[in-house]
Amino acid sequence: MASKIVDKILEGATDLFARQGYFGASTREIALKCDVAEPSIYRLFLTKERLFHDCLAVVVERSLDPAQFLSVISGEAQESEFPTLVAQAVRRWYFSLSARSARLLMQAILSDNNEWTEMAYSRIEQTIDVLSRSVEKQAHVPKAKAAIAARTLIFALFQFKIARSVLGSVGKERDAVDMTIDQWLHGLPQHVASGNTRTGT
Amino acid sequence: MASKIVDKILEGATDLFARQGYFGASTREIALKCDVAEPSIYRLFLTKERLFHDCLAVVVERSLDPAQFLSVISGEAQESEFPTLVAQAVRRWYFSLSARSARLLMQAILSDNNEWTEMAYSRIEQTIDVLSRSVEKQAHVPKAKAAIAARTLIFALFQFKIARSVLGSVGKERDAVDMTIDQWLHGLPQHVASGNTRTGT
Amino acid sequence: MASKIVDKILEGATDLFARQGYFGASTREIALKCDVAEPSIYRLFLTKERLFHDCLAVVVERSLDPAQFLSVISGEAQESEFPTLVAQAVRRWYFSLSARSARLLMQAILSDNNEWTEMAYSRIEQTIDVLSRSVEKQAHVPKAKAAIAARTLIFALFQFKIARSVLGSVGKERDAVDMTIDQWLHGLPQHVASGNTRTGT
Amino acid sequence: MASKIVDKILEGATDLFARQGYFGASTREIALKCDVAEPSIYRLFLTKERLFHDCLAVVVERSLDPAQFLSVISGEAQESEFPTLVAQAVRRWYFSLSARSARLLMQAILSDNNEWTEMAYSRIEQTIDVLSRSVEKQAHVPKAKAAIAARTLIFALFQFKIARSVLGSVGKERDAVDMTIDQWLHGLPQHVASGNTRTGT
DNA sequence: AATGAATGAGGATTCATTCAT
DNA sequence: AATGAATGAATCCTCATTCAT
Repeated sequence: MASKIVDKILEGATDLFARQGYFGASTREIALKCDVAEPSIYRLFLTKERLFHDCLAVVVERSLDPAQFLSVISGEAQESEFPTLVAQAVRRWYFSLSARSARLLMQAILSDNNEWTEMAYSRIEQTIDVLSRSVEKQAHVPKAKAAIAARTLIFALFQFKIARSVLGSVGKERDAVDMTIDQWLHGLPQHVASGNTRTGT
Repeated sequence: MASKIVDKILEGATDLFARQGYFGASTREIALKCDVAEPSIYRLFLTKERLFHDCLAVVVERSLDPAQFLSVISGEAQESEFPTLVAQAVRRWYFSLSARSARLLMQAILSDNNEWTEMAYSRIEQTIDVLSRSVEKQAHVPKAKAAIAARTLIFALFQFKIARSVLGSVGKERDAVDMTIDQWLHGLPQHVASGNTRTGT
Repeated sequence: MASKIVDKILEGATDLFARQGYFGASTREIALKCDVAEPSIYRLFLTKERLFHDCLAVVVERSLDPAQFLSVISGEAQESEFPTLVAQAVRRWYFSLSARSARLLMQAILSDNNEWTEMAYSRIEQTIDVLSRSVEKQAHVPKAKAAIAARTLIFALFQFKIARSVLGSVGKERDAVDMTIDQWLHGLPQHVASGNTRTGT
Repeated sequence: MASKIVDKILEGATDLFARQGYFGASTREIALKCDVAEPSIYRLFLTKERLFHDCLAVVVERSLDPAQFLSVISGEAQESEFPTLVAQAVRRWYFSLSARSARLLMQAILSDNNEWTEMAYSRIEQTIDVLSRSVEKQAHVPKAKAAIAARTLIFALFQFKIARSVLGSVGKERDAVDMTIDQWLHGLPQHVASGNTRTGT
């Protein structure tokens, strides 16, 4: 029960940090938004910096999970062709990332705080790694090329998510993502056939 | 001569805003870094907001110029094949963007200020547009696919630049970019031959 | 208990505002004088403007009360002749106004802030109104003349209070006021007999 | 010719000081209003304080001139009865005082600066003195009573001017002043007959 | 004589944080 | 466990004033 308030604060703080950045969001504002007294924040998180850290940790933990990505892309749950699996894995990866989380990650990346920058990046890099390895093995692409290809796709989609989060646009996101993946598959050095990669969420 | 101090301030402010964001950089800090008295900033820029705006404007104007991109990609300066031209244009586009500028653009994008977000984005979108149109015409790719492809490349490279700027890493940037472009060309729907696209700057 | 500090601040701020005006008194100075930290002022009053407003409100409420003036002048408490009652009411009105309050009222009147000007004036005008009506009815003076007469007395005494507050003079204030009232009574159009109007406070 | 700019500054500064007080009017604002560079103010007046002083001096010199008051009230220009002369003198005194000047005088009176307070007051007191003496001699009123009576009239009218200047009201000012004077005459201890005191400006 | 450029000191206000209850 | 009260330090910005031309 004690964690009820912790969660409330993490929730509200993440919102504000995501939108306004670390310095743009004041503890007063956070407390107000969370309907909590300011000292409660300090009792539970000790410092504004630690609060940001914890928000970031939660976001990192809950989104972009490389383990799940690996599990999907390696076909653990079903038997499918490589392109289908890749498409599924990437789609999941992408849609597991809320606009808010994307912004917070980007705020962390841009922050002057190395720890935060690395927390955010390493998560993304892990996924790039998994994707890269998978491409290397399943599509018989040389390691270096696979790495480049993986980074291109993941970086493009991440930036795309940010753009959408910031511009507040809606609509054809799903299609755009699918098309991006398809085309990327198509461009893989070994000309992996794309086909219809769509298979449920 | 009068603009000497203006430039000094723009310079220092851009540095700090890029690294620490709008709220993270104080006018006091900026003044100190620029070796200028704080009121001078206000005499010349009236407001911290306008100072940021002006820094952003300078960065936008000096980097990622879509006009130059168009000029290069449309082969105005030389006769070359499409892949070569694209590669050249994209490379120039990419390397015209300093790490600092990339960070400032991203800070603007993440800011809660719509004008700034749009200043930064519209510049990038223009380049995506130019690239998209070129791909459509020169590579005979359907409009929709060309748009997706263009955005993928530009977004991926922009994010890549940010990553490098933030992580402070050096080395193989040039190769990585070239490889990314090559592979992207290779993946264009109509299988545009890639060949060796490297040609000077 | 909570209002202890509020009162302390109102007290000190009124002092400073009265003496130095709204712009002449800095919040820092006020905080120092009140032995309070500056942010406490902002927690309790939100704004320097609101602090002034509240100081003024307290002063207005505590001095120059037209209701009490009416009660005295209409002889509610005792049976006396009109001149005696008037003299008593005016005297009380006058002496209920501390030097400090007079200055604050005048500062408010001179301020460029309409709300403040009107807060201060309306209070005085109400008393003029009450006095005017009383003169009209009890001394059988035409309405227009009564109004003029009432305003003359009240304005003269108000200005007199200011003069004393500003010059820091002491002595014969009581006599001067009594003589002023007597003479004013004597000059009422209908030659109301003055007699000895002195009766207690 | 050199005094052209001096006058321009005195003019504009008086306006601003009158309306906003010494601390409420900034030298920047004054310079702007006067269409002059700020350093010009300092070259010509050395200090903001001295500028205020000079504005006040000009206002004092040009308004409420006790010498002229004396000249009128002693019938130097014409042969008339005492009430008529008094009425004329007081009217002139009153209408020689612009709203702006009244405000500036009051600002000076309220300022924490003794010199200014006295500059403003002494001028008014001189007039009170002249009026008092005249009443004493012409209306055979005891000195003490004459002094009180004189102060009452002058203070009432001064406060009345301030009120009008501050409230921005227009209309029946002339009548109100005439009525005030008439009634005051009527109330003089020795029952000086009032008659029609109106005689030109 | 006149001013644009420049600034140290201070303005109101908000910050992250602690204390007392 | 939870918070209202309180504050030193810092925020952006403006002030009166000076300097260089």
